[in-house]
Amino acid sequence: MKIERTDGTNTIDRRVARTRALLQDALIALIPERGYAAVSVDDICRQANVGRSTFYTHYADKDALRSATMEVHLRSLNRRHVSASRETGNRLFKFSLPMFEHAHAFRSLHHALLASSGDTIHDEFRERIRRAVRAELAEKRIGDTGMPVEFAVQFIAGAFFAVLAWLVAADTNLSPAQGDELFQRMAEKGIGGGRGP
Amino acid sequence: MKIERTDGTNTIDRRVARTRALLQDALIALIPERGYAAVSVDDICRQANVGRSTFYTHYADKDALRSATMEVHLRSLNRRHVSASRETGNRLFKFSLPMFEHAHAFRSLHHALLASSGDTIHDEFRERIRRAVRAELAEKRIGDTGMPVEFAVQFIAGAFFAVLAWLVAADTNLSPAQGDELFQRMAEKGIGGGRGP
DNA sequence: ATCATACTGGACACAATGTCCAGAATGCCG
DNA sequence: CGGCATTCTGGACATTGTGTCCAGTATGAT
Repeated sequence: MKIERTDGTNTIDRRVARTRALLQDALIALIPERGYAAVSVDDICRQANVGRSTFYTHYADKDALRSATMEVHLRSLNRRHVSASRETGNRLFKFSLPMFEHAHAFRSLHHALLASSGDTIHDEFRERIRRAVRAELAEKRIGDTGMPVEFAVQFIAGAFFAVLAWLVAADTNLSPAQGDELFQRMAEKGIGGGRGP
Repeated sequence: MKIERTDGTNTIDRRVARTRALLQDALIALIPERGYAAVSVDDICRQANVGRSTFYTHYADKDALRSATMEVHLRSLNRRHVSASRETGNRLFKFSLPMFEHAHAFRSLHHALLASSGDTIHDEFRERIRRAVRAELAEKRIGDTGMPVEFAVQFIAGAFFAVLAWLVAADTNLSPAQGDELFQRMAEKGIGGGRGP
């Protein structure tokens, strides 16, 4: 696998590099078709033209392959992040723009990694929340402020889901009413909104 | 399964009701231990003391059981929603408080349904985003406004992830920069923030 | 008490996982 | 170039889970 060169440099055998790249590409190619859960190791190997036993000499299982693939691409994102982070003005969050850019540049990759998990529990629940948000935002003529309605829907619904999951999982002593109050405040006024009305 | 009574009423056989309840409870009991993905139909049946063949006379597969379980409990949530929706003042979102309350009342249920999907792709990625948000919020002394920092982190990170996934999946013609601009605006000023600074 | 209906447990075919091996192929390096 | 270490291969194997089917038994409805 690793080769000790005479000059001390470590390199990876071409065959290894080739095989791993093939497997990673195959995974990314297959996810959009059937979803991550429905892709079998065998599918990946056939798509990659790699023997199944070879797969297991590189990755313990499908999840390991996915992890490694993520890792590789997050590394490339980090490089961007660093090189771009100079010219950030006084925006609130510095991490977001590089990520938006990376996502745009590697559209299909991100699509494969982010799109519906195959985990239908969440997807169903999220969709319900989005509907509720959409219904309420529709009356409020958000569009007039130049904010695309669907953008706001995704933003609010995503925030709500995350907060709900956190409140249920973590052991805060926030009451439901307090949780809602905080949620309403953030949704209405954002980070910049001071205390109370 | 359904029984046609002499008076025309439809009821469900007690045995059916019992079995389904047992299976649903079993699923909910097992998810926190190993995660949804790692629970097998056999596990559910053993936990519920129900024959495996019986399982398949009620549900096509594990997902069907999960769906039905969700359905039952979302129905109970809707009942609350309706009965509580009278006294809502002029808050921004009406759907949220009932949900927070329901989640609190059925803590373990929601925990089982919402907690980490077993879908490690998302969980890893989300955690990275949370770290980024946490780092940036730490400098900003959000806590001084009475907003718990971790609450804000969950809110912003959840919103960001949702918006990113949406931008990648849907075919909007928003540029990364525009997406970021909208995100920054919502994060900073919320729904109430008019156009521009 | 009768009888329609639901539950049971075991058998079956099938698909996917992960391990192992002996032989063929291929890149590394002297 | 040529020897050699390493990797790739394909097939066999045990194991686990899935979904279907059936004949026999239990149980709730009326």
